[in-house]
Amino acid sequence: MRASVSPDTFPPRGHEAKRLSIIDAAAGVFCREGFAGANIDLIAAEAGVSRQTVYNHHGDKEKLFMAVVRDLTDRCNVGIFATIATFPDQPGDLEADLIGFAVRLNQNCICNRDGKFLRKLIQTEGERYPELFAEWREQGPGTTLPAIAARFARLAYGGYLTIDDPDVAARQFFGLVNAELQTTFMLGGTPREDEVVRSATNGVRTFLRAFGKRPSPGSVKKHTALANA
Amino acid sequence: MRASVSPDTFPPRGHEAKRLSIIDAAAGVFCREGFAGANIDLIAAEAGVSRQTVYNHHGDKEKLFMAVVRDLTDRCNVGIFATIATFPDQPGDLEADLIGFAVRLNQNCICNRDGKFLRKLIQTEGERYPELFAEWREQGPGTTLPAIAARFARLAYGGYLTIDDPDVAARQFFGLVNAELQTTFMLGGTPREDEVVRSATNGVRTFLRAFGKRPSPGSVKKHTALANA
DNA sequence: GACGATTTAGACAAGACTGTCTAAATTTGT
DNA sequence: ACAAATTTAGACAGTCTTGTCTAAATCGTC
Repeated sequence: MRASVSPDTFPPRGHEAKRLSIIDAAAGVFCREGFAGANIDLIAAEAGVSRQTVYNHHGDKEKLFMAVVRDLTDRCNVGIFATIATFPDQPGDLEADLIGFAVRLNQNCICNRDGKFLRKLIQTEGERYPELFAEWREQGPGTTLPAIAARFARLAYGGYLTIDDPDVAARQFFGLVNAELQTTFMLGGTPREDEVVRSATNGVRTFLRAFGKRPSPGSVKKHTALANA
Repeated sequence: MRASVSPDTFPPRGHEAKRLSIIDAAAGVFCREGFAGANIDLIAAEAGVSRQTVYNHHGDKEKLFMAVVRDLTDRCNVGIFATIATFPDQPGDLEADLIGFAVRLNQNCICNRDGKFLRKLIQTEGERYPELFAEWREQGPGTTLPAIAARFARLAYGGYLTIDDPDVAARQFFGLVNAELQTTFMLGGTPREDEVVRSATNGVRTFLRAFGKRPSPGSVKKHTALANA
């Protein structure tokens, strides 16, 4: 929007840097204290900036909050799609590959600073800003889950998995892979790497017990066996 | 608990009723507005009580908050253990019985008013009151998950399931059964009953594909089969 | 009906916070 | 080095909130 032939003459250099620094500090304070408890003086101090500069950049506590959520959503989406691009489409060792994918997803998008902050802000203030979080819902789960479901469908089509509904399978994949991190997430903590790996390993094993091809290679029998057990 | 013979003359009747009414109103306001944003005048108004009465009963905004969390934790635990008692130890139709159990657990303990409020308060303020929420962690997941794990171990011992680690299985059961409710939970919403039933149905089906005995009926073989698959 | 305890309404002081304003200091591009 | 833009520190009014206090009203029980 700030177009110019010569480089951005208006906000030369430190301008954008300060904007980012304010956003980052605000994210931390909003998460720790909640919207109502967040203190603009504190945000300014943590950003290493005067209070007036905060107002110059974002005008308003509410506008600042919106900017924080939008920034976090964008950053997380970038990370998630970059990670989805590493989904094992033609797996060598399916179990190991899916575990690696799950660990990457958790470490790069969910357990990192941005992911943790965005999750907390959504949980905390989601009901207060319906449109803002409807936007997140569309660009977040509404986009990433179908993308992952498509990858699972591809694995099923390639004969690696037996899946009825790829969308359900994608959601269950997340549920399984994060099953052992729920309590930590609830309390706002960050799981250690070995906890992430263990949860992912157990989750993927169970996932493959449910959806993996049975050892017998030729048998392509469908899942009608347990229908009315 | 409330003895009738020469009833407690101290708080005759309306006293305890007002205490509860305050706790309930405070729970709602704390959830909506967060601790910092919660307004004691508003709590008093929603409780149908004067502000001074709130202070008479609970003394302090922070003490009031603690009382709310403790009350919610107790109530939820009662509900959870009552529901765990309905776990299908000797199932007729294992799939249907587990689905029923999962739906009961969700509707009576997680999606109801108390469960929703407690979850939100833990997410929102958990980091600010470590001891309080350590207490919740012990009495909540720390107690209920082993209890459910024990039930799954019993089903495995009875030959209904093939489970390596009952604790992992219990956590994965939760993850699967709630897999399709995560987004709704994130935003503080309450899923409709049919959504709960669908998520539970899909979750239990996948759970049984992973842990259910293979169709062969008479086989009571122990769980050594898939040990190192 | 009377008595003791509880509740109520309202006033109140003390403190905190937001958002604005101003003038000085600093940075940035030329 | 100069000029324009940006940043800073501090003061400021206005509002809101908490927690206390007091005197009147209400409730429950005998």
